[in-house]
Amino acid sequence: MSFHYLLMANQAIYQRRLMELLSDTGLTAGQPKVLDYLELYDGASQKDIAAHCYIEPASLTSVLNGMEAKGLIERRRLNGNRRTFHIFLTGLGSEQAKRVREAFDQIEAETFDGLTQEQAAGFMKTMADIHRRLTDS
Amino acid sequence: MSFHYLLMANQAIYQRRLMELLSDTGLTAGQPKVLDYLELYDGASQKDIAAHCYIEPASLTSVLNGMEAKGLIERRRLNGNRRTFHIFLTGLGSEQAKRVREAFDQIEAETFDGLTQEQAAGFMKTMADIHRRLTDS
DNA sequence: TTATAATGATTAGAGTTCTAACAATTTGGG
DNA sequence: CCCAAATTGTTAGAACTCTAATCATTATAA
Repeated sequence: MSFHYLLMANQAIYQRRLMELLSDTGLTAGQPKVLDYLELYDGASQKDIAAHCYIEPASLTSVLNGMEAKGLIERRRLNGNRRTFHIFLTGLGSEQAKRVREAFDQIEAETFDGLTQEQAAGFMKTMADIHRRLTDS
Repeated sequence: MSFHYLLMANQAIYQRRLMELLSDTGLTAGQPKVLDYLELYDGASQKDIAAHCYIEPASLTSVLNGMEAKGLIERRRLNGNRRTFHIFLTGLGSEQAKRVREAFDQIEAETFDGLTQEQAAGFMKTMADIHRRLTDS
């Protein structure tokens, strides 16, 4: 099995399982990663969120519109800069972000179940190495 | 960095790089994996292709429509079974499939560049283990 | 043998994400 | 100071994928 196939397939399985675990929340496929990013970087600009979530800024606009309509986030202008929006989680958004994080943890556990501790740790380290090298160019 | 983030990010970077390498072919994002699958399993049914490429059968219909219109594949009925379509690569489709495979190999090389042989091999083995366990349930 | 269920594929329509063009704001050089 | 360029986000519209419903064919079983 090729690298390509394993990466694509494992990502697809992961995403399906994630939406299954979060089905009662009403979140759409693009929203969990934004919530998770905001839990760490509350107040981030849309540009930053888009870059770290690997979606286009134009796409993020519509994802955030949906999240704003559901009361998960607020857009605020800060410091007299009227070009940049800063995105903040609401109370409800924080709750949902915690649900997302629990789902992530659960799938990670399912994924690594059956692997040795060393195998799992080595795998994570290599994925991080790969990501670092692919991004710091 | 969480497992979720690394998987999502590496997959997104991979996909963008792939389409960059294949930009001159005119292939759309959903087509490379189908070409690659057919190179190994020429004559597969749409149901099989959809399952292995992790897309819905309804989505595959429109992907294949595009590929058929460009002359990359042919749909044929076999054995007097008039319900199942079997999909075959044309000559042009085979050429494109080879281009796809070359792009896969190139990205794999880029991805593993800077890793030791053992690290790369261990990584692939663990990804395969994970995939096996997540699918043979 | 015929009615019923299951299977493989398509269609219809909604929802997402993309690219390209645009609007508003900020920055920076002359 | 002022105008051109860069930055941030949105809009418009095309393309893609999904779910649900449907069509045609095949398998099952009374």
